[in-house]
Amino acid sequence: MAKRVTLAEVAARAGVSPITVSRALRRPDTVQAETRARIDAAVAELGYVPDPAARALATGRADVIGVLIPSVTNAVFTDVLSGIYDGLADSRFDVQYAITRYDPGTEEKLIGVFLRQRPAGLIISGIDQTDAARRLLDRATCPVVQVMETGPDPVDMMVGFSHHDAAAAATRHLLDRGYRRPGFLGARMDPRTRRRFAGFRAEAEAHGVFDPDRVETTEVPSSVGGGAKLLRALLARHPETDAVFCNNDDLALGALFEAMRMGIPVPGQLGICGFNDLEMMRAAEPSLSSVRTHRFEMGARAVEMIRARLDGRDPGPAIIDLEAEILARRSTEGPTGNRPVET
Amino acid sequence: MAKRVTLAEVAARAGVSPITVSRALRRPDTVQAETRARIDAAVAELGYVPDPAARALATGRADVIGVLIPSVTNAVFTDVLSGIYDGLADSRFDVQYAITRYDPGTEEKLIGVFLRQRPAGLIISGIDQTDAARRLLDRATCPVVQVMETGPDPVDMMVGFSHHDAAAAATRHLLDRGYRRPGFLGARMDPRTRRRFAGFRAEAEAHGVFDPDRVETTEVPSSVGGGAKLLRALLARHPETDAVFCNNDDLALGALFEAMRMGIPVPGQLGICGFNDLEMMRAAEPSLSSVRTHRFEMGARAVEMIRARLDGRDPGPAIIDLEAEILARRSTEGPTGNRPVET
DNA sequence: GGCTAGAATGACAGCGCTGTCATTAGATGA
DNA sequence: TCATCTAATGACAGCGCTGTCATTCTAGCC
Repeated sequence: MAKRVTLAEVAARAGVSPITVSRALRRPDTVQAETRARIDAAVAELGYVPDPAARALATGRADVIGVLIPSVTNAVFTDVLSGIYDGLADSRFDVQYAITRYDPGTEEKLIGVFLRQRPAGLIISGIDQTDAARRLLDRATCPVVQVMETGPDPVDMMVGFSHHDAAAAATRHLLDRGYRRPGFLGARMDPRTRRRFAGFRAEAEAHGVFDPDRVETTEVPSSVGGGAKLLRALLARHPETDAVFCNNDDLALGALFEAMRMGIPVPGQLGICGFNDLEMMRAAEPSLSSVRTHRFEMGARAVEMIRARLDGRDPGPAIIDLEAEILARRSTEGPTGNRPVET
Repeated sequence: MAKRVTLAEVAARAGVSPITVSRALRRPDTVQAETRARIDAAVAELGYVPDPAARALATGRADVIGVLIPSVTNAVFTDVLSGIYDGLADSRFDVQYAITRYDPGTEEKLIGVFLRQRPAGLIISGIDQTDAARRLLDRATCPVVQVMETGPDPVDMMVGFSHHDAAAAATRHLLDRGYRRPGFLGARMDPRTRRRFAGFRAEAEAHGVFDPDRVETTEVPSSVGGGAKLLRALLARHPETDAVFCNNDDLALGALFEAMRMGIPVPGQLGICGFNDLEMMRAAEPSLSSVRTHRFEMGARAVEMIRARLDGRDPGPAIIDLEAEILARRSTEGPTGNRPVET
């Protein structure tokens, strides 16, 4: 293995003291140009790379942004991660992530672990932390950003959207298009999902078309196959259902396939709307309506807020609502075959 | 923020020296039961958690497994990650991952960065490292596992499969089912993809049915929409094409949707086979054939090999081939409507 | 009872870096 | 020309932990 090159060796080669090398690396403007040039040369020749552990120990903080997400296998979170990663490119920060598996207890534990590493910042998903976790976060000395959702009481900063309102808007869209007997398909009924359901319910009730029995859910994680199953179960009980709002796109895709299998025309006899607007939605046949959430941007903005704060710049408003948008496509054109919608 | 609790404070409270606390934590059997009990109590009361940076500095190594993957937004790699994560649960190791963006230069740089942190182990994707990266890895003192692919010349250990052979097997499956004018759809033509193409080509040539013009590829990353486009382009030139082997499942799904749009019956007029066997393949209508790769298991096995080596146990063979399997579903039932296949 | 082996514990130094001063060299002005 | 100030550099100590060796204590033995 490449033998370790220390600051001291670089210093010896450049004919200066270690501390000057350290400064030249961290605040080049405080070192004379000529000295700096010699140091840079020595660094290059020796292939010096600072030891992050030593640095963390000496400074009492780590150049690490901690990220807590529920799952890596859910495209929703990897898009956020991708935004975070992008926002951190060319910065001195590393990302350190951990998976909570949708378990608040695990999340609480991991928050503790992270905070003791004195991270430069922390990004966590959602607003459903335990009380203990909340207390930990409140006492944190680093910037904390909650992503994916907005709520009334941020720990520190927030970039997200209202799941309730987004679901309500999607439901309104179905009703606008003329559907009158909408159902709800949901999997992994975590708090976020429940708030989406609440949005669906509120909107449907406001229009007098909510039927609690036209709701089909499962605790199992969502999947395309699961969406097919849920639709089949719902239609078995309520064949009159004329539209489904699916808690996410996998379920919607599964519902579409199941409708095909059952010979049910979409959107004529059944409207389908998903949530998240994964890439496939637009490419499907018929193209599937969905709710676009700005996942990549949430990650990027979260990082930007943290960096602004660390640099002493103005991080902007504490709560950023990147409102979700309805993307109306063919799958919700309406029971009577309304005018086509652009995709 | 929870104020930092040091070893010394725990030691003071337990009435022992810091060194004893350190030992009690790392090798409990070397400390008397009674002393250990006092120390454990003090740790619990104070909520002590060791500082990983200090430990890394003092020991000269970090309890970190470095993971290099091309992308987080590709389900293929997140499944591997998931396996890694699982294999590391309840161990003292942390995962530290970095994204290469399919760029060998970036990968090389990141390998350097990782190795200087003296990680406990390193997991990298594929076998296409640069020469410089290869040299770095050869000199590494920690276990190194290449995942996702097997090849003749492992850096250290390997868990993967042959993309060439898997693609050849898929092609053979198409031919077995009676398709005679197979085409190839590919996106992001990285080395892995090229080897799959080579497998397709070799098999098709062996049967005298390879037509270099029935190959439609793009440098753009794959997507469902991209699959639709590729199929459309291919069929525009070669409407006689009776089957497509798609470089991955997204393309296959897109091809299926495009076939629907074009009114082409699948599998009767066009057979479609994907690669990776994402969950949706089985749920599609018609269900889509694919090549199942054991991604989760590759991650888990890689971790297991590293842990075995670190613990002085036998890590088993240096190269593990988790052979891919053809999952024959309805989308490749054959042009004449052969007997149904179980899904 | 005195001696020794081994178990349990502790003292000391240092991992590589940086914060906080102190020091030096050069520039400025009366 | 000399005092004064500023920019550039350096000395020192210490971050929290662990490796190495030294020390203490206990039990076992002749």
